[in-house]
Amino acid sequence: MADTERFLVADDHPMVRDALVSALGQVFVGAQFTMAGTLAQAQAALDRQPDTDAVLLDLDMPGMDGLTGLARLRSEHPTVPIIIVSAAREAGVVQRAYEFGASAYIDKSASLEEIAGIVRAVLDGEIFAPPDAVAGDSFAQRAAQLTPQQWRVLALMVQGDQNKQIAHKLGVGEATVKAHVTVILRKLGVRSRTQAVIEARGLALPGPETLRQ
Amino acid sequence: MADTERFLVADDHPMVRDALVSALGQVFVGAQFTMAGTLAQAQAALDRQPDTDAVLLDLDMPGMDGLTGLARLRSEHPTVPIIIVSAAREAGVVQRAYEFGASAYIDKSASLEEIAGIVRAVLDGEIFAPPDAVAGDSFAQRAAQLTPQQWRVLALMVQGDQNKQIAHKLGVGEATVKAHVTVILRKLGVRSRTQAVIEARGLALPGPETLRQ
DNA sequence: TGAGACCCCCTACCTTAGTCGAATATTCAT
DNA sequence: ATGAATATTCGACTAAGGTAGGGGGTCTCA
Repeated sequence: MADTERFLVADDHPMVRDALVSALGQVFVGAQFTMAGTLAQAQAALDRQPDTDAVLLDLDMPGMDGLTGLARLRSEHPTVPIIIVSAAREAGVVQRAYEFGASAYIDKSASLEEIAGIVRAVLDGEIFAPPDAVAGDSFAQRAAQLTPQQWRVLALMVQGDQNKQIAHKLGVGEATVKAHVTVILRKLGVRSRTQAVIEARGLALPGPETLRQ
Repeated sequence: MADTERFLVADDHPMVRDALVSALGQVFVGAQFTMAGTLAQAQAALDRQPDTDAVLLDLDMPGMDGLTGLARLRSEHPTVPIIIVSAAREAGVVQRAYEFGASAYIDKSASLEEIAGIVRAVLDGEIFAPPDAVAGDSFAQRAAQLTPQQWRVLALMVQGDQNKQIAHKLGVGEATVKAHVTVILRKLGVRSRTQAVIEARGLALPGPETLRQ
């Protein structure tokens, strides 16, 4: 199977799809490409051709629901390497993508040469477990250490309530709320209420950015 | 001004950027193109060439924070038409983009011919105010009253910076930042920094849920 | 019965956030 | 150019956020 590679390119943007195909076509001469614009199409394509060599998968595709789609593809076709192509630069997303079994992660801002190189490496079996990746300190992990009461406080913080209002709603003193907030900030590894709220809301919505500094 | 159009193409993906430029280059022969990969670069380019005919702006670019970046560009260069090029399909985003002064909205899945046609229409002044059925006091409407400096402050607030850091980054005193924050809170109709950040981030991520447990 | 974890409450103190009034630039229409 | 309106800036003051340390109550597990 030297020069008959079979790729599945799953991305809902025709521009991106064509660019990826043309880039890979120059490196992998004679390769076969299948297109998919939705998760359903990608699944159907894999069902038809289970011997696909690699999938280039966009995370922001209809039906994906973030990383959920990746997990579903993996569970039904565990042997096919999946290469994530995404615009998200967020470290958490990358890490979780690996946790869900992605073989590589390509930023959309990468050059076409880089992309081809990564794909080649995956086909050669070079990239599997990323160097560090696993078991880092994700926000979700840190947040799991909160006690029930601290979760309630955080939930109200996220709604924009201030300590006095939180104290009233929970039926405790404001000093108590402050104590909880202090612990929450420490457990989350942030330095202000605003940062805690930003990260907590980012948990629900796998949005574009996070940034610390 | 027949054949000397000046475009600013702001997108962090080289692939998309090149595709846009080559598409427009065939229709607008002899046009000048400036590239930008970040919001800061786009702003610098507009500062250098305020007579740019149109900006093609990607919403998912570093430093944009969703629609925040659009609002900042508009507030500093109100006369330059901005054409949004985005992958987001949500209707809410499109509408708010218009509320913030975008001249047109192009989905990335549009064909290159469509794109060129829309750009042509904008240059001809055909597309300006979309059926500006603004009505109710949306957050976007309130936010549009912010001055350029206030936008800069808000953008840093949204990243979790505190007043001291904002002051340093903008090269002003902390007291000044506090004064700006006060005005921002009043214009936005909120009572605390946290609430302002929550609403401003809702601009970027129009997600439905909030995950409570 | 003790050790440990969670929760609640408090005082005292420091840091950050936010308000008010006012002075100095900048913009803009006339 | 000139006066009005607004932006930007700042210092001083008040309010809220956050920390350190202590005390006490409940529950669980060994």
